[in-house]
Parts: sequence; C-alpha cells; structure tokens
Amino acid sequence: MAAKTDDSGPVLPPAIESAWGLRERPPKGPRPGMSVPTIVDAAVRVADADGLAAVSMSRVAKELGAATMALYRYVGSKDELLMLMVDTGYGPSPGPPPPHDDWRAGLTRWAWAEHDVLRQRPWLLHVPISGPPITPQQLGWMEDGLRCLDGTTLAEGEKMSVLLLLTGYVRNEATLTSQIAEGSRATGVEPSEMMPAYGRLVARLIDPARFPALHRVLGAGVLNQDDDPDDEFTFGLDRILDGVEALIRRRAG
Amino acid sequence: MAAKTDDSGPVLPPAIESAWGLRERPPKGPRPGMSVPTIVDAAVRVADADGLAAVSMSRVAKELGAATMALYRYVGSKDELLMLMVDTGYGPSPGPPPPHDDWRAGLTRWAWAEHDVLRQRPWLLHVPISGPPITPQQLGWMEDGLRCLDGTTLAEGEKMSVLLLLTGYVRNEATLTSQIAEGSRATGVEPSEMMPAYGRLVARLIDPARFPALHRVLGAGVLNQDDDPDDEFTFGLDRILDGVEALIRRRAG
DNA sequence: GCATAACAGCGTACGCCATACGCAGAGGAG
DNA sequence: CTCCTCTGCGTATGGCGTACGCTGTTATGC
Repeated sequence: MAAKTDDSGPVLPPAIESAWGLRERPPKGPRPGMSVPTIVDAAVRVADADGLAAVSMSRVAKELGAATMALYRYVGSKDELLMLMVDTGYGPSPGPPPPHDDWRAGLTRWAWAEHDVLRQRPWLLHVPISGPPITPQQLGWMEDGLRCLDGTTLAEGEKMSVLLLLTGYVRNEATLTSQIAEGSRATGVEPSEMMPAYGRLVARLIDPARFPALHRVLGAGVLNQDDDPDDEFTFGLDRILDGVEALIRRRAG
Repeated sequence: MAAKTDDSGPVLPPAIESAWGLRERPPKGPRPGMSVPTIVDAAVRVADADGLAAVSMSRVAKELGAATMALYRYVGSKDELLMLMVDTGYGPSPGPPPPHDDWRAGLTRWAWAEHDVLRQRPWLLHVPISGPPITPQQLGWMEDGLRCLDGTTLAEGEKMSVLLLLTGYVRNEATLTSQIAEGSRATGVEPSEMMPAYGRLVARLIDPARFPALHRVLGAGVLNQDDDPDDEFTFGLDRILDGVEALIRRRAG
C-alpha cells in the first residue's frame, strides 16, 4: 500500500515550521504576548550590539521585558533560536541576477552580497552550523545563486558544488578579516598594526633555517603593507571563478 | 638609542612560549607532577573519544587523575589549552614536497594531508579560531605549503593568498561532510540516507514556482545518489587549482 | 642544618549558563 | 458555568570556567 502522504519524513521543529507559515495558532488559551519573530529580532539586536557570546536566553528575555523561561514557549531550544537568528540575520536574498548578466557577473554579485552581510553581522560566522539550510531565506539565497548558473551547461550537481565552493570561500574570507578586527578590539592594537605585529612576532619565533619559505615571505613585507581587505577578497574570488570558467568551457566543449 | 632586544612586541602566553622551547624551568619548588604536553595529550584523547564538547577542564583533569584547578598551573585558560590542542591535533606537517613534484602535485598532496587530519579529528573544526597561527606545527604546515609554490613566479603575497584559499576550502569541505556524519549519529539515520532525506524535506517545503532552480536541482536527484565524498572534495580542489594555474600562467606571461 | 621563599596541588566559592518541571491564571468551547 | 488548554514564569538542577587562598614540598642562602 502506498502511504497517504510523505509527511512521515524528517520532523521539523515547530518554530521552523512556523517560519514557513505552516503552523496555525490554536484557538484556545490566553493570547500570546510575544511571537517567534519578536524573540528572534530581540536576539539579533543583542548579537548586533554585543556579539553572539552575549546572546543568552536570559539576556534576550531581558531585552523583551519577559522572564527567561517564557521564551521556551516559542522556541524549543537555544540552538533553534540560533538557527532562526541566522535566517533573519542573513536577511532576504539579493534577488535573481539582472537579466543580461552572464553567470560570472551574477555570481560575483551574489558573493559580494554575502560578503556584505557578513561584514555587517560578523556574529553570523560564530553560529555553529549544524546542518544544511532549511529556513526560507537561506534557501532563497541558494535559489538566487543557482539561477546565476541557469544559462550554463553545467550539470545540476556541479552547479550545487560551485555554490558550495563559493559560499565557503566567502565565509572563510570573512572569518579571517573579522578575526583581525576582533583581535584588534581585544588587544587595543590599531587594526592596521595587527598584521605587522603578527609578522614581527612570527619573525621572532621562527628559525630561518627551518622555515626558509616563511622567512622569505616575512622578509618581503607581505604582512606589513595593509592592503584593502576588499582586494584580498577579490583576489580569491577571481581565482575561484577562473576555475569555474575553465570547467564551463570544458563542458561547453 | 636602539632597544636591546625587540622582545617588547606582542606577548605570548607562557604555555605557548614553552611549546617553542623558550621557557626554562625555574629551579625552586616541588617537582611538577605533570607537564603542558601531558595535559594537552589528555585533552586530545578526550576530544578524540567524545568530541570537543566533552573537553572541560574537570574532564581533562579526571583523565589525568588530578584536580581541576591543578591544570591552571600549566595553562593560563581553557582557550590556551584549545590552541595547544589544535597544534598537537594537526600533528607534524606533511613535509616538504617531493623534489620532482610540480606546484600542483605538491599542493594537492598538501591539501589532502589536511583533509586526512580533519577526517581523523573532526573536532578540530569546532575549535573557535581566534587568530592567525602562532604555534610551531601550525607554522610548519604553512612553511610546507609555501615551499610547494617555490618554483612559481607568484609574488610572495600571492603565495600566501593561495594557501589561505586552499586551507579555507579544505576546512569548509571537511565541515560539511562531518556535519552529515554528526547529524546521522544524532538522528540515527543512515549516513547514506542523510542527504536524500534532506532533499525530500526541502522538496516538501518549497513552492516550485518561487524556487524553480532549486526545484530543478532536487528533481535531478542531485542529493539522492550518494557520491563518494572524496570525489566531491577532488572536484572543488581541482576548480581552485585550475584558478591558481590560470594566475600562474598569466604571471609567467 | 636550618630558615626562607618560590612553587605545585587543589578545595572552596562565585557567577553564569541552558533548561526540566510544575504551578497560577487567562480565556475560548461546550 | 465548567472545563481544558495554553501562556507566563518561579524554582531548582547540574554543568561550566576560573579567582583566591591554603597546605605542603623543595632547592637555595645563611
């Protein structure tokens, strides 16, 4: 016999289902004083102001003038709240690529959009990711990325791999630059002096005979000039897109 | 006047300095019952067995038959212990590239070496990275990576960028596959059924009219076939190295 | 040989965290 | 009017990192 529906699949936490607009409010009982979006917005506000480490259930509750345990009527756990924070933290996807952009321009725009979000909200990088995206806006980003590759001859699986490659790069690059900013704030050193100081430290530690290549890099003053971090981002992005281009050309034969 | 030494630079935690063999043991007082490497090894053992979340100061102390607070005579904080765990967790670098390998073969070997380490010790991915590498073995990895690019015409800064790009990719890919493994362990689902289950879930959630590209990808069964994750890794790696190759060719002009 | 001072080990205590549980009251449904 | 469900939340538990200070050990200076 065939099953009636395929709903027996993986179960979604209630708060996530409501993010997809699936849950209707039960008619009984007192009217709720808050809502999932209210809570998530408050949590995002806390993270924006004081970083992800400041986001505790009690702190979010204080932000709302409520008691800590009241939140658990709306979200099942802190992890669930974090997942929802990521969804609203990323915000709406950048939209489909402009009609006459080729895939490369489209993906560049897409990557820069994520880049900008992560520069605005570095705490997104500290949220431990526990699985593939299942929230509406996250999947919206995916959709818009896939559309950039619509006109190409890549296989569907390859399109997916390319997006994974790109988003991984963007996150990685953002992590590195945000570490510099955070380290600078923690130690009181000027952001522009952060990498040079690191260079001097490493130069003091290493033996040039055992680390010749590293010593040469330091000698070239690589860490001394403070490049525009956006140039660094563009460099890696272009390397990856060059690699994708090589693949597309090969597939197009 | 010139300063006597340049030691006035950034201060290194004592435990890290001892990892570089800089600290000598003071002559007075009772003989230490443990040592920094003993503690770090115990912590790595705990992480190997039960994951990074199980690594608490008290758990590590129990592993050594000592009291929790005894550890603080050797490491300044848990964060310091984590940094040392990363150093010994990665282990010694894969060594300089074989003499007749070109840069591409060398970097491929280098990337696979990190890949293998991260497959063996997925907890390394969960350690919050707080700055650029300053421990001996970490810098050893960097050195070996740089040597792979020795024969090329890339600028020193470009070599560094390429390594950053690569290691970021390796870590990202490892994160994704380890998430599947962890999710499978947490939910009891077969690892090979993890992605198909995810595909069915997304298919149930999205409206094909609003997510046409995503719907097409799912329809193509991209998530259904369980590819060898090593193939996926190779795919992205080759894309990146293709991009690097394009750059090297342009620089060689 | 003895006093001294540095140091190892660690017991206690503090403040913070996530969250299980159960109670009080609100407010539609019958 | 009664019941039953749902909201808000107070209390309590068990974990965490770690500051502080005590006890006992040990090599050195006298």
